[in-house]
Amino acid sequence: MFKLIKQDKITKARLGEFTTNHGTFTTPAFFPVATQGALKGITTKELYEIGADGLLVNAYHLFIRPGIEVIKKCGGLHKFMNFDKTIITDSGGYQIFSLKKMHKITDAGVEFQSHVDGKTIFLSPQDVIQAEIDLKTDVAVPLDECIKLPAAYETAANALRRTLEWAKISREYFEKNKHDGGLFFGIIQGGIYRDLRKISIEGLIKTGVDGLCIGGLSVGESEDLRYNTLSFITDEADSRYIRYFMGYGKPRDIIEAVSLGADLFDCVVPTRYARTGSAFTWRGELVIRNAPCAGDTRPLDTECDCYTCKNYSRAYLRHLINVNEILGVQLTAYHNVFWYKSLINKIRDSIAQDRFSEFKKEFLSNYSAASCGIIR
RNA sequence: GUAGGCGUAGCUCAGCUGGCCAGAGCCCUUGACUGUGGCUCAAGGUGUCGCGGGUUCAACUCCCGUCGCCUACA
Repeated sequence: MFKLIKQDKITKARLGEFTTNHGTFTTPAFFPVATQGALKGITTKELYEIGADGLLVNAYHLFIRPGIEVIKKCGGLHKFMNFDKTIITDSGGYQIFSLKKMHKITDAGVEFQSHVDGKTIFLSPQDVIQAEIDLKTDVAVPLDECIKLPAAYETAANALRRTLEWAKISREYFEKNKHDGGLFFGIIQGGIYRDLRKISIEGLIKTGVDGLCIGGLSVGESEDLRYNTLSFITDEADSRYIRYFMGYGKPRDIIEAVSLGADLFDCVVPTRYARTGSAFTWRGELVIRNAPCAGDTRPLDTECDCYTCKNYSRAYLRHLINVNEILGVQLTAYHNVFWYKSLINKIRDSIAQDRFSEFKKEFLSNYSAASCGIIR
């Protein structure tokens, strides 16, 4: 459950606490994405070291492989993957969106081809919730319909209607069948249309949810529209609910969204960027595979205290990545996840100390996108 | 020694019977990646076409010579 601790006076940033079956964490918070039940390249031990508050796992992927039964037999997701902090399970709504060539969506649910073996599978909103209950997730996220932007009003309205309808069905089913202490979030849709977003929020709250997911953003719209929409949503949403901006974002994005009142984030970026050879630093994004790193003896980030930065040079990491050694991905992923946690810590501290605006300004002036070799 | 083949971008090669600015893949360089299919996508660079002659309006493409490498037979 969410507890609002402090509201920033200048921006809409806020400090809070959220409690689940697996502990309490402070917000703003960032959950790395462990789609298939593993944060790519990082062990649980390392996650504890970093101080990760939780993970986002994808029920759809686990449903396909290894199958929910296997995990149930192993005592639930936490035991299965040996992680005893908060786990949020995403439903697969986004996969329907991003793997769109192979699905058919109706009010009853989704029919799609497995991305693994091509088998036709049908999932109703109840099926998804049952899977999440079987996983013993801390927070269940229901099936939704995410559309790409720009979208016509009618298109956004239809997706919203279906998402809200599914939320109601899912919530009812969840209440009847849930495990002890399980929480349920609802997803706000509605594209960039304010009246639709409003209907979405009011509908979810009426349905009864433990938190609000902000969905359907960062799917093709401009930054201006994105933040206008986000700001409208956080104005409309009751401050007693945690606001979870799904699938977002890069460092600057998170700071901007925090200042507009978002509390929780998940994003693949720290681990995906590690796999494609980029590291986050207080000076910007360092593309490790770029030539200037070849003879660079400095750590990824000269101001970072992580294991990777304390022990390895850019030159070595570039070598590992260029010759495809998995260690390169592991060390870089560790750094990126650690760095994201540091960013979150700084955001929290600055809100607590009434200097979030200053921190934001300072961060943005130091953080430049791209330009590998120039990062000092 | 004889016969045949090959020599075109850093690498592996494509360029038919001569004719628009000599190409591809890889590598390399630089971008992009936001509820993750260990990727993918976009843009970019590189060549005295082994060397020297000749034929022709025109040669990477034909002819002669030369150098280097490979294979087969002796």
